[in-house]
Amino acid sequence: MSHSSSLHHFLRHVSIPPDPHFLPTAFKSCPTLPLARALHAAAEVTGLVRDPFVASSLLHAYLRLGTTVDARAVFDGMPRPQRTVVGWSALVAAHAARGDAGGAWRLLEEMRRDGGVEPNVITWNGLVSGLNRSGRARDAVVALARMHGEGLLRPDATSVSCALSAVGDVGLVSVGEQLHGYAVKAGCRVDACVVTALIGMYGKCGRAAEIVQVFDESSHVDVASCNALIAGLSRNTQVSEALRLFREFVGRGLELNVVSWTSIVACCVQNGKDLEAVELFREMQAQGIEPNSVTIPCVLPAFANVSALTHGRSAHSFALRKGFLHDVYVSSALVDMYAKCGRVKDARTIFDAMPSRNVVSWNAMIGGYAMHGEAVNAVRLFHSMLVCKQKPDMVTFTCVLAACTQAGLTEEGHHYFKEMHNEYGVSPRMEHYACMVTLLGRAGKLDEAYDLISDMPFEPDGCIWGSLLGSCRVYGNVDLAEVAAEKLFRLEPENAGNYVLLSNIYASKKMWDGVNRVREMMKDVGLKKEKGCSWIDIKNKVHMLLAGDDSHPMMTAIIEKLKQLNIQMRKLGFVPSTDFVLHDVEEQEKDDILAVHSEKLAVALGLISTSPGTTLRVIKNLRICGDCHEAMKFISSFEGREISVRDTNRFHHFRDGKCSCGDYW
DNA sequence: AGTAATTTAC
Repeated sequence: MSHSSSLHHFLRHVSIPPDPHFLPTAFKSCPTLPLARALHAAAEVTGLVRDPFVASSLLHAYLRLGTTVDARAVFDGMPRPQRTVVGWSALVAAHAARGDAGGAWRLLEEMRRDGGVEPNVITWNGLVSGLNRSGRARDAVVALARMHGEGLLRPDATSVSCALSAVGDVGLVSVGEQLHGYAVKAGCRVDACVVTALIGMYGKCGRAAEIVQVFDESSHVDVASCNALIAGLSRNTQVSEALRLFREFVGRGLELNVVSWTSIVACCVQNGKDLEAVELFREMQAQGIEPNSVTIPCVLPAFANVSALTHGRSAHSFALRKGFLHDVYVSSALVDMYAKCGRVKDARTIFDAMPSRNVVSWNAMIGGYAMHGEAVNAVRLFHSMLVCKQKPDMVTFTCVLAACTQAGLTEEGHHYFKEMHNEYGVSPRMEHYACMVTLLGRAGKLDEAYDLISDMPFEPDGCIWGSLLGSCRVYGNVDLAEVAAEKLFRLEPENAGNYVLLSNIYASKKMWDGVNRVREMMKDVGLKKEKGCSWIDIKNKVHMLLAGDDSHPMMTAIIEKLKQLNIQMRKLGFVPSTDFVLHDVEEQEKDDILAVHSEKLAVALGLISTSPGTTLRVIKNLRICGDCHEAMKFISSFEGREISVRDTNRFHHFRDGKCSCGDYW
């Protein structure tokens, strides 16, 4: 017999204390549904349920515990005069909050028709707010329109702010503007919540100018509106403006709270300023503001991006201490952080311990395996996901296909590509096609890859053609390479890599006129090349190294170490690959030590700053080149070090002169 | 009567 029914049994036969306040107090604080039902049974047996206070507190307890059915039964059991607008409003709000728009509307009709009770502002606001909170944004807007349209009640500041929030979520900026106008006319434009909601709405609708305008026109500055301003600017890529204003708020001595700090950290992370985010997170704590369960998933991607495993670990132990690991956001972000910091096993430990998982959690773990080339584990976990009745989404398939691509599982990849649409109704998007093109290209099936591109239901982007061009380089297919390159030169004329690739293909076939033609084209267009940049976490500090930049304080020692490494590598038979020198248009002077790629600088720094045998973890903003890849294999062997390099594509674990990618990436 | 605005992971 279960605990709850024995409790039920117990309470049926035990007298309730004679104190008339006992039951209402008990219902108010009642933590579980079984207990509420047991107390309810006792109230029925004793007849106390006829007391209006008892019935009403029971009604609210049931609604708070999420059962509208039990609540409705209690309400229907109440004598008609007791079924007031308060009870009706609570029922309407509860249905709305559960996303049951139809049920909420029916109740509204019923209270008028059968109950003879007219809804008031609170009833309507409960309806609008509940629909908004349950994600029924359009229904919330409809509710507000009906409230206004009936002409019996005027929407107040609460109605307007709820509706604005809903409008922002669905991007109905014209409705938002109408609400803005109404707020001015109705005199609630100055209400603090309305100000914040207006800023939020304009922020979500991409109206950066209006955000600032609403803020500037508001005479009263409170923390919530400042936070909304920061978040709005961040959403609209105005990072530096957000940072400037944040500093100004700090300077003005405004009482910024955890939400303010979380917002600015999130702003930096979402706009690629990871090191700034890490610094602000530190500063926040120095100011005595303790991170909450939202701050942690906001800052973790920054740690993951710069491979700050030490910071990630302390965030983990903090989350553990605070009991945040039950939060699916926190744990999913930890899974991702550990995977990106090279610790798939730790990621899996977190994943396995999660009390509940959603599609994002599964994707993070599957993606983690994919990143590490562990295709078998990725596919296995995908099947567990299906067994657990978790519906896969488009990200899931991106991860599964990427895993197949990394490991060269051509058949399996094909299978999942077909299955995603046929079995799971997920239409393939650009990234899925990109995986398939890479998968086919890697297997040498260049014509099949080209046919797939030709059959795509939308215009292929640069990644698709770039992938095909890369495979053409590997298999020496000049004809297809020319087709791909032509598309690429139109799609991304400033991308130097494409010219270099095509030129290399010509060179490998000794087609010198082709080489010259490409070289002429490169002169004509202004080329852009993303600066190579690597990060390495040494003794709890993240170091950033840029190719061709000697500003690191240890640069002299780094260069010395690199020279040493070069001598040793050549002794062991390492030949610098001229192929990959051509990859790099900036690298004109081969002997210039500063032209070394950033990952080599990072590894050299790691070697001289850590004790022998320590694993080095480097991450890089571009894909690792073949020359560096070869060099890493040599270094791992004669330095006796494990080196892991995470590039934009995947992890490379170098150990004993071998790489986990099996030299295909 | 007790309804409202700001921050979150793949």
